[in-house]
Amino acid sequence: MGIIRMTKSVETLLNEFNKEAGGISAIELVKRLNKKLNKTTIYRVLEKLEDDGVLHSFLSKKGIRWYAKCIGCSDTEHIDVHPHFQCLSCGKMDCLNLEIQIPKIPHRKISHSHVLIQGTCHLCYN
Amino acid sequence: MGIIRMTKSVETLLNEFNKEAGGISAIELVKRLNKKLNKTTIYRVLEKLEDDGVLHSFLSKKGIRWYAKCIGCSDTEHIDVHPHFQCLSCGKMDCLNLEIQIPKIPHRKISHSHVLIQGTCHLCYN
DNA sequence: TCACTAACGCAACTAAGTTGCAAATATATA
DNA sequence: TATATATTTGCAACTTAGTTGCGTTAGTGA
Repeated sequence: MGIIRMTKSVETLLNEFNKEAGGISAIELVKRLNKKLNKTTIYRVLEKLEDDGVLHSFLSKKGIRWYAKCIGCSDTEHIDVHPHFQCLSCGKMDCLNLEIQIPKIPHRKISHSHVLIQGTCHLCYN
Repeated sequence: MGIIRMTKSVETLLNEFNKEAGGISAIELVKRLNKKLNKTTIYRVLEKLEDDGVLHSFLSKKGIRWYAKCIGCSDTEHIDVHPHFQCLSCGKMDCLNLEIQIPKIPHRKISHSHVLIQGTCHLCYN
């Protein structure tokens, strides 16, 4: 079940994602907003926004959770599937607008795939 | 720096990986071996075996760490790169012997890529 | 078999995220 | 506009996975 009330918390979090081009880690949000919002609230709102198809989450190589805006998803359908890129220089993660082909695998049924690419981002690269 | 001494701990852990076809999570090893080995030892030996190219680690969708045997790797070169498969029915993770093509991305340098595929494994599939 | 140093066990700690519950507040309805 | 009600929030306490420091134990080469 998704967002029902447009509260100050929801607004504050959505605002962070509108300011940012790439993803933001949950921890980073807790740090940034610790004067305004409780960490429990942050985790709970993020979860709801994900249920709603507003955000999607993904993990860094170290296993910490990042969130970014979804494009074209809803609470019934998550169509915005793409790889994520983690810069080994600045640490930021963002979404890549490209499709990775996953071949069929005999005797197995594929339902999801998650691709994390690591390297140097467009800002750190020269 | 890798394994220097062949201790009881190293032997015990390697033995677990010889019994198992797929991967084993660190947590699972701590549970299985809690009578024989301390969890600190387990985490430390796993890390060293990974440095040595004997094992490689990867994360489940929930961010917990799994290990599996490497094929053909050494402490200087990790050549055994492949996707991992997590069964949503039995929860097990294993290695897939196939190559996923990652396209070049303009203005970014790619150094590693990690692919996690979720679905139903060959044992649970019918 | 001795000395040296890697490896081990223990306890305490950390980081990230979760749970339960009472209080606050958004929203529909009267 | 006032009220009822269920959602949302904050707080504190907890959990889980993994890490650190340190004194003791035990492989290994000489």
